[in-house]
Amino acid sequence: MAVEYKLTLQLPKTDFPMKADLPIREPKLLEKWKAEDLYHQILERRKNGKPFILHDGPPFANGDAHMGHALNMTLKDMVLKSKNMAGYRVPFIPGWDCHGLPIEHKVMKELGDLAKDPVTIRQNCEAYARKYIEIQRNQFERLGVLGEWQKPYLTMDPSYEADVLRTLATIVEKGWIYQALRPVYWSTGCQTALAEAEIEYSPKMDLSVFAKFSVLESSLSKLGVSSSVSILIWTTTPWTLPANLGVAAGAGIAYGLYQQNGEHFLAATALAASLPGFAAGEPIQVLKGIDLEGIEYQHPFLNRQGKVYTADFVTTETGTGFVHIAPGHGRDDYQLGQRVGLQTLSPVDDRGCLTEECGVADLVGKYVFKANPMVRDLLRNEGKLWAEQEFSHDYPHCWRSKTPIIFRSVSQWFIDVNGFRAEALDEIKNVTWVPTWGENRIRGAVESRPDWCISRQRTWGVPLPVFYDDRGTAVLTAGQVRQVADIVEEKGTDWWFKTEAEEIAKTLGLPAGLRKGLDTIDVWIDSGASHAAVVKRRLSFPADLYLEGSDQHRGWFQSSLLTSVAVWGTAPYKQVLTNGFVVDMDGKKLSKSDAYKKPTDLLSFVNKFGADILRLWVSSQDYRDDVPFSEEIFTRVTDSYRTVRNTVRILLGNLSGFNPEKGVDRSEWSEIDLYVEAQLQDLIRTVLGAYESYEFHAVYHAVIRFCSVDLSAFYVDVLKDRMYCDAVSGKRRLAAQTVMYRVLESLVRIIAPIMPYTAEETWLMMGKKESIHLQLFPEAGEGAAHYRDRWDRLIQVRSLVNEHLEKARQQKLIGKSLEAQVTLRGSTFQENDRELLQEIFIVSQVRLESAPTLSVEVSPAGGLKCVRCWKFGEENGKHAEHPELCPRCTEAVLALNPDS
RNA sequence: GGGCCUGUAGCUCAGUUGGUUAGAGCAUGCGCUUGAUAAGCGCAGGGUCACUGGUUCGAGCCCAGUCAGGCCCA
Repeated sequence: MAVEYKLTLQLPKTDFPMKADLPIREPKLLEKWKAEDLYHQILERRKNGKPFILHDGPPFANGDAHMGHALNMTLKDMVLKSKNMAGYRVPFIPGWDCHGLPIEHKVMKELGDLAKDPVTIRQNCEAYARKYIEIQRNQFERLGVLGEWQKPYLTMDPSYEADVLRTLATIVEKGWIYQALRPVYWSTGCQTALAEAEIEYSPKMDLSVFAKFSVLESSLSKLGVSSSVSILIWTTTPWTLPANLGVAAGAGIAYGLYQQNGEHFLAATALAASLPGFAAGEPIQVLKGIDLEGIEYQHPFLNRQGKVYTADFVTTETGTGFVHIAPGHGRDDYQLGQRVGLQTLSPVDDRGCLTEECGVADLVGKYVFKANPMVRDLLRNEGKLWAEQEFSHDYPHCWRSKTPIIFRSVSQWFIDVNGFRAEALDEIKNVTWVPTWGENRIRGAVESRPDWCISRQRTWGVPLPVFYDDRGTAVLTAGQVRQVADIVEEKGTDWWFKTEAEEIAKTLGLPAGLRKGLDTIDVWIDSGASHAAVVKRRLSFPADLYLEGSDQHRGWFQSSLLTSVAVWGTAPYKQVLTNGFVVDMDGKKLSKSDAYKKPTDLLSFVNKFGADILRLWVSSQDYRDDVPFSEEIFTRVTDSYRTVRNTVRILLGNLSGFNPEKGVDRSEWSEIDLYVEAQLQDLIRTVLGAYESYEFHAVYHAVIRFCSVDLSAFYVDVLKDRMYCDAVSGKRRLAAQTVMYRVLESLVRIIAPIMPYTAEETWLMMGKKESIHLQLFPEAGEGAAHYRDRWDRLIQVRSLVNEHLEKARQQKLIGKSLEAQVTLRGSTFQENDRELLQEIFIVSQVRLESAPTLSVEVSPAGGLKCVRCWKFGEENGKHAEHPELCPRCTEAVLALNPDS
């Protein structure tokens, strides 16, 4: 009998599967979106909307997308999708950074000795970049990111390169470009400058010397001695001594004046005793480095005088406490030289051989490492050699030719940042930085940055279109750069590399006999100029938002700001949002983590969990800080996903057979319906606000809480009786369906930016014809504030009743709550609240009694159990034909079979 | 070494201008249900608010220092 009655129930029914199978289901939806060209459909739908421009920072076209990319790209897409649903027109043009050393490096390794011709190298680099663009494009699309994937911007597109050159032209025009000598790592084997990434350290034997620099007589008085004194210096690169232009001492370091074998010499007190051949004992006098400043000395073998300067890079770890300064051959040396106005002397040619400028005829043409013993001999002959030592150290070598590298000055091009630094700092104030400390960060970077070295002795990049005459004088004008830009726009930058200098010069109307420069432009100019090549050309300037990792304050945010201020006089963005880095559970970066030795690539996680899980993970985190990543966190997120999915599923199940057009008017809703609908409005308000301020984790928490607390544990649970047992088209049941439909419609829209696939799956399951992503967010109506007092009391008393039901359950007095009768004493509720209370307690009977204090009593429900709805009641079983049913179920069953 | 930032239950997050016994969801444990069932419901346990010191009648919140971690420099 009971089995038959079960068939008269309206149990939830849906084809929406409990098991998500995201790795299988998502690709099918993605195919559908692509086939429908959903992205352009959305743009068309929003064509009258206010534009919102999120400008994509180009990732480097190298390697697979990893969790860091996943974090950033997902955040971008959540911004895009939420802005779209808020009614904005949101074009998105993804981009890639294509030029640069890492790719050139990889290609050179693959090519080996074939890597001679620039054009060959460049073609291989391009192929390499295109390969990874294709890979990353598929990986990003798989995340559910919608955008102009078929027409992304590539920094190697000729049109892009042309705009990089035009940006440069404007800076040339404003006079903010200059050329200067600066020391760089130089491979004598490859005859090229190297970047740090191209250097390998390996052990090398070298000759080090201790040399005596005689203090000039004019300076002796400073030391308070009359006889001759030498400053002792130690160097591991004797060949740089011909380029010596000064000596550095540490301002706070103590130096002793010692006497040995009738000679006076100066050395740091902390090091003197460890000097080879030291036998002087205690110093005659001790001076601070600061007191030695300005002392002049005679170069040991050249007719040249130098001075002592103080510098903070001097230490007393090794040597003598004095550092010989050759501004053309060391970074510290160069900076000191710049500070005190020394020449950048670098008497070494491309092959690493000393030039005439070195001032010693015998050394000219000698390879620097061969010159070391010769310099030692020179010192000895001049009586300036204190000691020599063979020693082994880790020394930088060229990754390719394996020859030891040297520091050598070559001519480089710089942007004079001081020309517009103040303007840039002003513009920083006009930008909204999220989090706010980003402003300090970039201000610090812009304030402290030296002039921008934009030339690279590389091949894979945009050429610096400069010419040199036979005296080495540079020819670089804005007009010439613009002409090159126009040609490059048509022919690409290979043109510069494969065309003879003479022909280019002729084309540009320059005189004959010029040599073309072979430097490329720093890739930070490439990507930094995207405001010109992309935002201005294809979007709308300035962009509303840039969103990248916090390392970009010194990187792309800065290069974009500087080039934009230099060219347009304004910042390229209105707002800048940053995300932290992906770290492991202990807060350590993944590369240092024990748990994640290997890079965690995006696709393996998407294929294992699904894009929506990955995205839900992103949304669950406060990305402004570092974002922890672990299996456990993913498991937790998967649990949350199930909460949402099952909630959606039960709503769909309860809506089986519901026609939304035949919903019930609000005036007929029950108090519970009204309350839940009002809770929904509160949720919508909270969520829209959170999206507005990009606080996706607030959306996540609000949605999960709503699903599990308001819907699953309350509304859906309480309404089971109504949904399953009431007559199919009873008013109460239809009212509930009306509310559930509205809740679901809103809920799906709200989660769509975070879980685009699951939202779409649900939306289509609701019978909707067009994509969820074409929809707008729901508008927040009146919330639950006006129910607040009453419902606070209802929820509170429900919780109290649950405690007592649990106690009764532990005492085996009842099993499920419908087996109970609840007596509520001393509450403020009235007789006409009884039915509501019984419903929300999910019990069979509620009795209200007055009493001075609030108390709850639970007892087994009285009367017969209705076999259909399982509720107990004294009125049950009164109907002759249905002696096991309650009156309500009798009515419901009779309504099904009017004939019987 | 310097600049910027972070540290609240196992996990993810709340925590108003300092003000009762620091909250939520998930996870865990125990029970119920078997009409959301590879589901659902209830109850319970769980925190030295990184640490130390200070200001205050009162500090998770303000100040100083320490430790741990991150990004960027050197």
